[in-house]
Amino acid sequence: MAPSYGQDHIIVERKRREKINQRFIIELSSVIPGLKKMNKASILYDATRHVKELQEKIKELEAGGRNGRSNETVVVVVKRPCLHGAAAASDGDGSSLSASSGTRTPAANKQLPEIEVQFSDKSVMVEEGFTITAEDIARRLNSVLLPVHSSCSSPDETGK
Amino acid sequence: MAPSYGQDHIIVERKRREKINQRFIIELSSVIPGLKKMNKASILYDATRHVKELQEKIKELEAGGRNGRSNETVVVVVKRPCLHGAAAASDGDGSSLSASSGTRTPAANKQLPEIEVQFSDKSVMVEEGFTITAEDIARRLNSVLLPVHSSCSSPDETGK
DNA sequence: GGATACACGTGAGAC
DNA sequence: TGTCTCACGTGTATC
Repeated sequence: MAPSYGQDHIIVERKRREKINQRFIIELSSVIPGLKKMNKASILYDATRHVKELQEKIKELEAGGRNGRSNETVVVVVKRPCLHGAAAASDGDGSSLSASSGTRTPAANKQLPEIEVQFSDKSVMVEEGFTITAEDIARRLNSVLLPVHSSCSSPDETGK
Repeated sequence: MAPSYGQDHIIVERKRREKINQRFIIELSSVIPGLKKMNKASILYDATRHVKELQEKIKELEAGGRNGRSNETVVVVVKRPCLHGAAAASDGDGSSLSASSGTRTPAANKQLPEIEVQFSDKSVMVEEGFTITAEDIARRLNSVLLPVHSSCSSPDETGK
């Protein structure tokens, strides 16, 4: 009530409103795309909606990246050395299972057999009974550039 | 000014404030985790911050998911030890391109094929003589398992 | 007893 | 025209 205090109170309250509006309109609305209505209620509503959308999207992406592995099977193209000529043909049969959704290797796999690789947990499964543990790969990779040791499945001869 | 109008105005304004507060405290703050300060300014600030975080996280996930898998295909060249004994000789030729920094895998590769991987830019180039930065691979391996694109190199036939 | 945060009623601008 | 939205100053509660 006292004028001196009253003036102060007014100023303080004015600052407070200013701060809220600043964050309201400038900061919050700036991170929300497609905001048409600029009144406070709408901004809050859209902000809430947007946050929910983002959270869902993240869950999807995270789930997709981990669980969705089966969908995104990695295709491994196996180029068999040694068999000149005839071998290639025979090779084809075993590896033909290129079921993976993954991007294909461009040109290379034309005449090459493919091996389907699936990720299970931390290990990579390669076709017939081969398993490569990520650890194993990592261990080798960590040693600077590395030749990666992987098991190559051969139809007849099981690598491991 | 008229009392009748004034009353109405009061009611309307009251409703408006109610709606804003509803969305403010109940809706918006409910989707923001770890919200301690419950005053309006803080809620707005944290909301903005949270949205930014989510957006960044999504970008990371999307980038990782897309580039890591499609664009940045990792090619692994598998050198088959040309089947049994004699093969070794033939193998030599194929692997001769192991120009990459490649340390060879120690003992393991005795009967196992070797894979050489090389990273170029954001993509891994395989085949003969390619080099992979361990960093890149490690990064991917660390981020859960990622689809590795691998191809097996054949000696005579250069994959690419 | 000062500082902080809020709800209220009210006047005014925008469409 | 009324309807909507906002900013303002003020009273009040909580720490």
